[in-house]
Amino acid sequence: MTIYDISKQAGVSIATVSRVLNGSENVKPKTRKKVLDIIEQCGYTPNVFARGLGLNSMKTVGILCADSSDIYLAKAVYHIERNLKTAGYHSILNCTGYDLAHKKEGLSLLLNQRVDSIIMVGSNFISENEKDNQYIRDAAKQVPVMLLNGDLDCENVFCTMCDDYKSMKEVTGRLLSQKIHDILFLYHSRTYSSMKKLAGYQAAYVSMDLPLSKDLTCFFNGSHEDIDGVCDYLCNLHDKGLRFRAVVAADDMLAVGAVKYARKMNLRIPQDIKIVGYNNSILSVCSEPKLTTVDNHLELLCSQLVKTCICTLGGTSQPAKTIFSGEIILRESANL
Amino acid sequence: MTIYDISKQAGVSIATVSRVLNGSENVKPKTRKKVLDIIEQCGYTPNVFARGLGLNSMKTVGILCADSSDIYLAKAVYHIERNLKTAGYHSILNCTGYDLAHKKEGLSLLLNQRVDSIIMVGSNFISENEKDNQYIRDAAKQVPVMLLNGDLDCENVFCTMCDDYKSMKEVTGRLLSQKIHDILFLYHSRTYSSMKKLAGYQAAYVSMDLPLSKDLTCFFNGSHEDIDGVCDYLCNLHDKGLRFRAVVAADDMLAVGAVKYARKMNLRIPQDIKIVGYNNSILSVCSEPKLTTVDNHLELLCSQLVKTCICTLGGTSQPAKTIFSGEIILRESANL
DNA sequence: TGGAATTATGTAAGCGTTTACATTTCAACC
DNA sequence: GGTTGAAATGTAAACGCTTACATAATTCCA
Repeated sequence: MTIYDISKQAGVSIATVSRVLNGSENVKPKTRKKVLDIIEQCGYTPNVFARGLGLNSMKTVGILCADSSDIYLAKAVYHIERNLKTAGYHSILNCTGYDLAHKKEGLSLLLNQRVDSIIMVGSNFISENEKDNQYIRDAAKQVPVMLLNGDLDCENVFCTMCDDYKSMKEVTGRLLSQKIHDILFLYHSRTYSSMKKLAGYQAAYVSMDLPLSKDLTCFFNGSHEDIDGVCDYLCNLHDKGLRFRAVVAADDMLAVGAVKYARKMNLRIPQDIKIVGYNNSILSVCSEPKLTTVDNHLELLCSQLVKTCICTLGGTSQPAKTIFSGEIILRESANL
Repeated sequence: MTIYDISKQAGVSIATVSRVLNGSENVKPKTRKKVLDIIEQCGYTPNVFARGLGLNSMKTVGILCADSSDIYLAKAVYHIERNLKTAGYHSILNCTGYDLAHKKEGLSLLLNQRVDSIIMVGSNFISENEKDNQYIRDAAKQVPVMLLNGDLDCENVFCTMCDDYKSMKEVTGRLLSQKIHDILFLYHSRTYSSMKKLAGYQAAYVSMDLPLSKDLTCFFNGSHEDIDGVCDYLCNLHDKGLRFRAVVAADDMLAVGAVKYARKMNLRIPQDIKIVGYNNSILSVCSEPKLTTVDNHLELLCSQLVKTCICTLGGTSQPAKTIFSGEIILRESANL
């Protein structure tokens, strides 16, 4: 069943059928109706491959994501896909894992698939090491690239992010104001986003003229789901003599690890130790006590990102960066 | 840059280039090398649209998922995508939500996209009401359909699932053996999988000749993330006089809700109340106490499902059903 | 060394659209 | 009724591959 069959049955040329299919203006209403009826009646659907070949596009966007099973990234992918679908685009998902080689590989698979645009979900796609961002710049020469929670100055790269620096500075500042000066900053990966959080944490100290201790900036080197590992890690630090009365974590999983640590050490939360998570994921309400955390309005970010993507594809020029503010969600693990 | 450019530069015909590209046997090694060198040198990549048009396939599989932000489904999507990629296939993701109309719509979008196969992730795609499964049967007339945790007898539909009936019967049976006869079964959606779990729960009572109370089969009607809602729901049941010394839940989120309920009611876990989750998600270790739960080897299921998919596409006949057994993970919320 | 069998390569016809350009139709006006 | 310009429709050439079939080159053996 092709456009020829339809054209024959409707007694018109294939061009007219094509015009009807593509909603061209210059078709007599009567003709349009006739064609549409036949199409309906035959259950004809255009061949997307042929259309892709003709238009050099299949209205498809590539979603690159290190690990779509991560709670936060999964939510992002979900919202992005839904927004793209609403705009009439398909989503090709490619989960790369966290190492550079696989990210490059995933990216080139998507580009070979001739997607109209690339969306990189998660700040882990951009690196502190500028050289390691070259692959993004290269991709941007072919298609517009959207970064969720990443920042890169480059033609044809569009960034949508939340101001993690600001949120973390605010959280840390509030704790400092409560005369809690020994705040442990717990992070997990050296992503753009983590680094911004760290910078915010440090800025809070600096702006209050308080000394920063390097020992309190702690990097957990383990899986994204290893709550027990985080707990052990903190116990270990404790054993080595490190003391702290608050933990600000780069994500909720780390914060839950801290909660487990506190329970193990018989510390009362929040009296003896305050714990703040990040992302306002389901973990923050699963936790006991529930986590005070930061919500960065992921759904909003995603809808903005897709809007930018679609407008760019439509030829409307878009701002290179859109920055949203997070919101502190007060729960039981810290009274800020 | 097309196959013509390459053929010209290599001094061969486009057919030969095509053969090299597709790994055909009948190419002289010397010729192959020459072509490959030129391709490499030019950085040529074949146009997938044209290839798709020629082959009527773009090596793409459609993944249909109600909600890929759900912890469990997200993991499934992740593993499926990775396995598909390894097999050389692309994944188009389509998140439909839970109502039938949107599922049908998502499915037809994927079919119009001419995917080679459809994978339905999650038992929510099949319904108790046989009529509502017709759309799957229709799809199966076009492409092979893979069901993860769903069961449907139909030509060209392949099911990969875990034996939830068995696992739930085992869990319930162990509790009954401990003389705990007032076990609340808590579920969340009337999916195939939930119904199997319920059947297993009931079977355990029956096989031990114990009376079943209808009141103890409880349906929570709320969002997939609403832990507090579950807690309230159970408190409400308690207020209405319902008593139970154990909860077996259809997923970990529900179980965490039960944990919250227990804490609110000052019930000790597991002394006063035993709680069993399902899925062995991160929630089960985030919870305090950690959940005893059922692991159904999702990664294995997914890899098997994709294997079945790829083999089917490759023309090798495959078993219509593959059933795995779950594993009970003992943690703190119940000593089984 | 000739010729059959085998292997390698080339030619050209699809695949099903879109769209520039050509042609026809038609309403409006003189 | 003839002219004109706009609107509607048609024709045919891309788009860049794959592949059946035709042809050329090579191998093998009598």
